[in-house]
This record gives sequence, C-alpha cells and structure tokens, in this order.
Amino acid sequence: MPELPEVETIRRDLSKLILHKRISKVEVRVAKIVHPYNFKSRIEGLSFIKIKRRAKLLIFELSNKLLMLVHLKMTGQLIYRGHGGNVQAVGGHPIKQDLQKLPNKFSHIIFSFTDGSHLFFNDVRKFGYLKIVDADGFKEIEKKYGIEPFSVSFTLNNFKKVLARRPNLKIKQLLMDQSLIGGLGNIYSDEACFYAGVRPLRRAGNLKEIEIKKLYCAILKVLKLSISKRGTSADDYVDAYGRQGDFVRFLKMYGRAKEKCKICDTPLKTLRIGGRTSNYCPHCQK
DNA sequence: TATATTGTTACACC
DNA sequence: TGGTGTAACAATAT
Repeated sequence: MPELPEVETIRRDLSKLILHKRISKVEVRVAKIVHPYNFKSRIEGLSFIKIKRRAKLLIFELSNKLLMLVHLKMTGQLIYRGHGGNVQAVGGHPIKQDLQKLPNKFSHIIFSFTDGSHLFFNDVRKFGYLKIVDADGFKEIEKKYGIEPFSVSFTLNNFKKVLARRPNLKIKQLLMDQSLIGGLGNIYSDEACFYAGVRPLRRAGNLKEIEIKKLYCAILKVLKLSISKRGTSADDYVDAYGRQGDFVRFLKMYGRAKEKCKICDTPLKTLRIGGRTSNYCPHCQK
C-alpha cells in the first residue's frame, strides 16, 4: 500500500531509468485502468521527460507536454525491466511468486522502449489507474489535494490552520484526508501519532499547542526517515529495484496489533477509525 | 464462502 | 448548506 515515501522512492528510481527513452509500444491488457480510451495512441512515439509527485500521485511529463498520471492505490506496482531481461525496478505491491516472470497475470499495462526495456504496470486489485491529462486537467485534479508535506506551504502555522478548520475530526482521519494533507495513509498516520504521543482518536480541535507542534514535527520526521529507508514493506510493497523497503523494521504501530509497545512494553490497543485499523500505545499516547 | 484490504466518493442525516 | 459519519466500491487472496 504505497504512501508518500514509497511513491517518492519509485519516483526517484524511475527517474534514473526511463527518462528520454522513446516509447515504441504500449499494450493495454485491461482497458478500464487507462483513460482516455485512446491512451495507447496518445503515448506511443513519445518519451517521459520528467517524473514528479503530488501526494501519492505520480506525474509523468511527456515529451509533448501532456501528463500521464499514475495512481497505484492499494496494490499497484511499476516494474522496470532492462533489455537484458533482469528486473531493475519495482514499485508498489510485490507479488512474491512470479516476480521475475514478466509480464505475469497481473501485468495490465506494458510500455516498451526502443532500447528493448519495458515498464510494467501490475495491479492485483485493478484499483490503480493511468490517466493522460493536459495542464488544465491536472489543475482540476490537483485542486482536491491538500498541503504537500515537503512543500514550503507545510509550515506549523498552516498545519494549525488545517486543524482549526476541522476541529471535530479525529486527528488520524485528518492526517489521512488527502484534501487536507497529501500523502499520508494508514501507516504513516499511525506512526506520526505515536511519535507525537497523541492518541489517534483525539479530536483535532482538542490538541494542545505543544501536541500540534509535536505532531507537525512527527509527520516530517517519519516521512523523511521512511524515504531514507526506501519505504515500508508491510506485506506487500517493494521498491523500484524489487527490494523490500527497510522502514518496516522501524514501524512502531502499524501492523503490530496484539503486540507490545517498543518503548514501554504496554500491549497496544487496536481500533477502527474511519473504517481503518489503527494501533496506538495507551501508555505513550495521551 | 465470508472477510479483510485502501483511497476515494456517494449519500444520508442533522 | 455544510459539516459529519457511514457505506459502498474496485478485485482478489486467504
């Protein structure tokens, strides 16, 4: 389940591998994943000149200035295979078996480059999408995204404003709401709450000044740390080189239901917030 | 076969 | 009207 650090890792890896290579062929095996209907003919013959990221969305800039947006959702992955046939880059949800065999039954979109290399979009669930838009179309889509954590607008003051805007929302839900802050999902919202010592079900409006500040720092810290470890491989994510991210070893909360707090040994509490499983330490988090 | 999974959206309610 | 909460949805593994 790629969130900001995983998507950023994929972006960095692919930026080293696919830019300026001519796309000789696009094979669309599952039509519903791409938009618009003539996706294939819009892309063939072009190349990617830059890859950007907004929240969990990848933005591939094409040589004719159109943009190809890629959202991996839960289980999408982008795998780059060099012309020798070796898997060079993966990003997203790994499929343990058949990883080396490409395309496999989850390979829904396949880009071929003129140098004989390939980029595979695989998705077990088929929730992800690839979409071509122009600059205006992207503006429309971008409207619904909140503050980008690594942008200049993510200041403590602006973070406070977001909380003030939705005082009744449970803090974890606020963190996960892409229209308020972009890029955090279930994993990093749990982790940020733990680092800040704040229980995930606290109401945004009830956080003390110091807690808001701690949470603000926690968000940046946990994201930066995870990016430096190439993301989290909880069950299912591998990085752009087919390796698991290392951050999973640093997880304090996510996926640790029924285990004990790494700091104080207190058994963690598990609950559902906004339909998502959440863990917190009743001793360390107030 | 029932359930869990996540980002996103639709919709009911006050 | 808008804030809020819940459910539905995509498709599959287990």
